[in-house]
Amino acid sequence: MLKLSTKGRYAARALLELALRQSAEPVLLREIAKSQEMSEKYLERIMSAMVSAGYAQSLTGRHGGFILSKRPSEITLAQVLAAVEGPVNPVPCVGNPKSCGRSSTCAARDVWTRLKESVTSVLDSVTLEDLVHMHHDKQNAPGGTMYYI
Amino acid sequence: MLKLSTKGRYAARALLELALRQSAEPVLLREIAKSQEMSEKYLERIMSAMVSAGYAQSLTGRHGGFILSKRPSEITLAQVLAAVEGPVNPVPCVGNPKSCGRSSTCAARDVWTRLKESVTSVLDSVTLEDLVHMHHDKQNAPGGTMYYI
DNA sequence: TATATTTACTACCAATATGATAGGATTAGT
DNA sequence: ACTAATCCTATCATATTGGTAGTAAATATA
Repeated sequence: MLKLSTKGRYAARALLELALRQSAEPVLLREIAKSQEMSEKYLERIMSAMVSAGYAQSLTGRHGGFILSKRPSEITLAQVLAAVEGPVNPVPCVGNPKSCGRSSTCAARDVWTRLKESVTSVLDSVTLEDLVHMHHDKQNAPGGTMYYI
Repeated sequence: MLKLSTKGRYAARALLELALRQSAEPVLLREIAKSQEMSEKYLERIMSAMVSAGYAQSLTGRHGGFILSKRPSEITLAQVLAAVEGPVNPVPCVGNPKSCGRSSTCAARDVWTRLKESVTSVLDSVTLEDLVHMHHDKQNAPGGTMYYI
């Protein structure tokens, strides 16, 4: 239950890839796809969403590719995921009380609200910069549990 | 993103209904469906899952219906949801590291793990008894924000 | 025992979301 | 002009979701 689609996962990993190579040349779609083991065509659509949302910039033509359009510390995981999967909404009535006539008296709804807040606080708290740090830590000390708490 | 299906929502509300009427006669499927505004046939399948999972008991024939098979304080929301929607797993690799060859070095995976833990802690902490209390509070003081924190 | 009431079980169906793929149009460096 | 890239639109197979239909089995009551 409460699954994230591959779209969100791929978007997160693709932008992490860009963040890792931040200072260098634009990164080819093909390279991101290869390094992250995704279909090029599928990733193309995801990157297009990243560009529209303002987190990545595309350079067409020769020596083109993608770069981040903000600093990694300024892009949160919540933003990236929302760009391809929409806002966090475990149930419709949390974002839109009118979607269910029972909203005002429904005890379950209060729990769904708490759930949303809990999820949001986790995703809001992680930036691409954090992911980069976590990645480097993992390279140096694979199996380290520092971030598992 | 991270949506709960109606199956989970309906299951939660149906069991809350049983918890609210706990001391009385078995509750008819028809009555739960009517009171909670769900399709009878759809709810039938959900209740069947509740019986299989051991949270409700069914009585067939005349004066039949459904009752809780445990005390409301012994049934958590996490359990009810898991019975119809499976375990909390935002991404496959959190429950099963082998589902992705990158698991051991993937920074994103650490975040998905945190996300799962966060969700689980919310859902594990709410029992049907809590929902009953919340329901009564809402009846007495509609609009109260006590549980929103 | 006959009957009415109620859940149990099996199969089916329509709509939507998901995870892709194909192919041409457009942009820009050389 | 040529070539290496992204951009855009359409298409498609599969799975999930939400729901329906019909029959079988169980049981209280007359």
